[in-house]
Amino acid sequence: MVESSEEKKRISESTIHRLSIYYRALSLLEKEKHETISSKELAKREKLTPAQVRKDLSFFGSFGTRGLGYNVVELKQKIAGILGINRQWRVALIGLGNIGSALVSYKEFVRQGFNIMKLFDNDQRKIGSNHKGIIVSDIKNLESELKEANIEIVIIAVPATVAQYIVDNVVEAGVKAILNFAPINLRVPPDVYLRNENMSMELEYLSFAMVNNHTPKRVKI
Amino acid sequence: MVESSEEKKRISESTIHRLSIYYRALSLLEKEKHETISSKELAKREKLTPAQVRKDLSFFGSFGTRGLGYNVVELKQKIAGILGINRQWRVALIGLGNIGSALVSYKEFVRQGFNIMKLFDNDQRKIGSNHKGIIVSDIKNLESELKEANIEIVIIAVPATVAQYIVDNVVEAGVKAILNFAPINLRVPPDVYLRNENMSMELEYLSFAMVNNHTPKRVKI
DNA sequence: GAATGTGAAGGTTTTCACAGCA
DNA sequence: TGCTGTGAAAACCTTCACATTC
Repeated sequence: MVESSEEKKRISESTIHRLSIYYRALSLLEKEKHETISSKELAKREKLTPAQVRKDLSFFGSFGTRGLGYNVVELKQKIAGILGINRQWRVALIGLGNIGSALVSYKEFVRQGFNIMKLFDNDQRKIGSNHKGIIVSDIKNLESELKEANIEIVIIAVPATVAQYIVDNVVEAGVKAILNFAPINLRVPPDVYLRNENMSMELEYLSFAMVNNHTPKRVKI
Repeated sequence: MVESSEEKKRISESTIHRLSIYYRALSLLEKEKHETISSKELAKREKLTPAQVRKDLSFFGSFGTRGLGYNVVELKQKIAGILGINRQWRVALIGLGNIGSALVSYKEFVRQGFNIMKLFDNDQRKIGSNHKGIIVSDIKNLESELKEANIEIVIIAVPATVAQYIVDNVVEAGVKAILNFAPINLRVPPDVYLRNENMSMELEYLSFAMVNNHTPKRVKI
């Protein structure tokens, strides 16, 4: 059987993460009133190589002008389109402990179109209270309220011990994308996207680097 | 000039991150009273491959027993040693906004030996107040107090606009490891380790995955 | 002249597959 | 027999270098 005519290309996680980086850099450049930017300059700003920048972008099209570079506003919009952040996403956050409470007020999310519409907790003192304009819902009503509010992305900020149970319910409600802050490896069906945010990991990397005298990509052992 | 007799091996970032994952898995296994674990089982738990687990560990030594697997407690301790989390680290946190405040109470840090000893802010209402047993210091005294307290790692949780200025001071104080939560690319000298924690990035990945119907490592474009 | 877009080369990381050991 | 440890192969990612375009 022949592959369909739709082009298939492997896009690496690294490329996607760098697109996020380019997007942020371009936002800054826009504020600084730069009209165009070359791959060389952009690379320098973000400690990458010009070839890397051009290659990453080339997976998705030809956005530049030879001899000139990339139009800042235009490229920013193109990347927003690729990343899917040129639209609004309906997000729910579960767990209003330390991390959860901080995330409700995290302006970077809203700025990129990730709008927290629903909050859930199991603590009676929190349920019904108003957090940044959102009334906290009882976790007992999770499934029905997620469906009702058409939530597309769920952020998990509950203790590791209950995270799997909560996630099972979230999946049951038909949500296809989960960002997990609990330090545990969650099981989800193959059609659900799951990403983990592990804040200790980067500290452990620093610790490793210091103990081992790590020079990037090379270590004495 | 001949390379010194000390073995040099390239250890990838991915390997180090996976060591963090193994460590967490082993902590859980220890609680569950498992005495030994095979690379196969460990890989299955963390959605990796057995060969990957064995290769990662092999960079640092031979910790297993053929036919049997790895001793859970022993391997956990070995990895702690490799990552440098078999000791206590003296950490300072700068910026007591939403994120900073959440991190002060983040138990996962303490559990791994990252002890927040100092807090800094520029808000007069916060300076002098008590956060989880720590008196908040004035950012004005940053350099002297970092030195005085022998801080080894600094966590930056200030707005992006002032982050570079703060980091320059942190570097000046002789700190060699920085974990940055501000969404900006910071400049540090080559002998200072800097890691970034960008919480929007994973949401952007989810967004990308949904918009592009991304199947791991392969995307239709 | 300046900078993109891109095959090809070069490196790095992962997986394979099997010898070797408990 | 069961599972580790590891060279070798395969897959993947980054960099090079240059033809191409403005």
